[in-house]
Amino acid sequence: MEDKPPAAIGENGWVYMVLATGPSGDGGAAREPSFLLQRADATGAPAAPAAVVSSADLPAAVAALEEPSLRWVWEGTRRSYLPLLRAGTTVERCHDLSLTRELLVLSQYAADTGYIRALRADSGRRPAEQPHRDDEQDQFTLFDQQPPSATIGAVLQELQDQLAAVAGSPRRERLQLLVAAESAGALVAAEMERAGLPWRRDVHEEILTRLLGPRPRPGQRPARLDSLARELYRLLGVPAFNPDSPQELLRALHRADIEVRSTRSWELREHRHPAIGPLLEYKKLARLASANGWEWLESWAGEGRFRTEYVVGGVVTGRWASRGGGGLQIPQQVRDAARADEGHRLVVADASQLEPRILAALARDDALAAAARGRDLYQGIADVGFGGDRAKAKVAMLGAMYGATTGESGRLVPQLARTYPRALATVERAARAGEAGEVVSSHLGRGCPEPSPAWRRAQLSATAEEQRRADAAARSRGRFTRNFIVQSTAAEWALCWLAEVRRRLRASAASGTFIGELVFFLHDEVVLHVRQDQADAACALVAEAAADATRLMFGRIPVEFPVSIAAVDSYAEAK
DNA sequence: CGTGTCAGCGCG
DNA sequence: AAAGCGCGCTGACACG
Repeated sequence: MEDKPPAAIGENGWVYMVLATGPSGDGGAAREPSFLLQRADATGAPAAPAAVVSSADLPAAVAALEEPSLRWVWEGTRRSYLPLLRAGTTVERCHDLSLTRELLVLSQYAADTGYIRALRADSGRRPAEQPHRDDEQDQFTLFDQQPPSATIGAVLQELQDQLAAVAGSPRRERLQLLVAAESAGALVAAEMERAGLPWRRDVHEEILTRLLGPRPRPGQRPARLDSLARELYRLLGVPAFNPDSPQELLRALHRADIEVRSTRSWELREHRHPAIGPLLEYKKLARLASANGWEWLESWAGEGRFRTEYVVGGVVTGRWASRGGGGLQIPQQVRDAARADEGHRLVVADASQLEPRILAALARDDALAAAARGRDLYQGIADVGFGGDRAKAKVAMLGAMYGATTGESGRLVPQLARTYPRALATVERAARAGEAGEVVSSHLGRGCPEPSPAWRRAQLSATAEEQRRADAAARSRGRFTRNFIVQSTAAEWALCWLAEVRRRLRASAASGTFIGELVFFLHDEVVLHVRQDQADAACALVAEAAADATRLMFGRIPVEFPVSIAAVDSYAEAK
């Protein structure tokens, strides 16, 4: 069944080059740190004497050793690779020890080795997260990212242990691909952080001024918000209050006989009162001013590029998180400020309805695959079972993947189950497993976390009230695991896509045609900044990479994963 | 004074 | 139209 061609980013036969901190570390010495470069074979066994290189010489040494069949091995990609990038050195592939460790500790596909058992025993005792160090360090200390005690021997040993845990896996191909894709993603993340999303300060400022008025003095409310606030006082018939305070706002609404339980926009929208319109506008604009206003612009995008730190594997499902600037939450309101440079274009591509297509592939649901054959999966579903009502079909599908139980969404799910029993059975099975305290897995073997000891204890509780709460917690975990199998596999598809886009961009550059670079990634969407005369080539490349991702993940299956691709000047023009 | 939590809302 | 998954960030607010 799995007659896949060799997995381009997950295949065998690599040699490794370990980059570790050198022997200088005697603790706080003022000496320039040095580094060890140790070649190792496909099992991680050392294959040559280690070379010692100074920090200043490292980028050149890495560039000189780089070759197509080599994976660079380091503890953390961002810390090791960003300084190399700043020096103009890139590498084709790597093996990120830290990311691989996090994958293996939760993966049901990892071989049952001593290393894996020790990791799991340790993760029970380990505090959840090491505190994040703000890096205002210089280049030298940025290189110095290994744990102080990690000798080259220990790093080599862990590499061997990780490779053995993958090689001995009952699903070796899948796990290999997952490990390779995760590390490839880490390279992309560092490169995108360095590149940044092209950002026009003047365009952003024009948007802010148009919507909010001129930039206010620090601590002052923008003019437009100020006038909306005064209008609210008048319409609600209450003296001045702070609309930014949920408590004060709630009290003001109640005094005007608007009986809301919260100040959420969706609840406000259900009421008819002259103040509701201006209040919703106030909330929208206040959000813009605080989250993506002038201060945000100066802090994160002032120099012509928006830069955020991507946290690879930062979400349990394998999605990326971000740190700084709300990197993955750029609102539509300001996306027009993301503009291609002169002589360039942005190529914006997103995978259409990725998650339901992933579900079709996971469940081998031929009926759902058939509905997915067209460009618009939801319309395909609607035409079969929902009288052509696309909105209903979409709500039903999302409800099935999220575990909706009430409302219209919950009501429509059974209708979906009649047409796509295999797909629904797949998410139901994941939900039941989660409720029972079991773990579930993505297609390539990313495991979801175990329930906490407190969760397990609560399931055995005695009193009726405790039992009720435990049942609610069980259902909550069921919704999590139900969604996990879909979201995590979708994240894997996107990671393979991203890695293939990068591989093709590099191959093209190596053969003399520089097309452009990846500059942004958002779960199921990529943005490239490309030379204007290469825009068509870039679009084709992105489409081919999507086909590669599907083949890498699932081999030959009847499910299509179309991507919509546009070459534009402004990010706002796309979709 | 700083730190942690909550409400709310942005993104997928 | 509804409130089901995953995140990060802000201002308000409570607390030490």
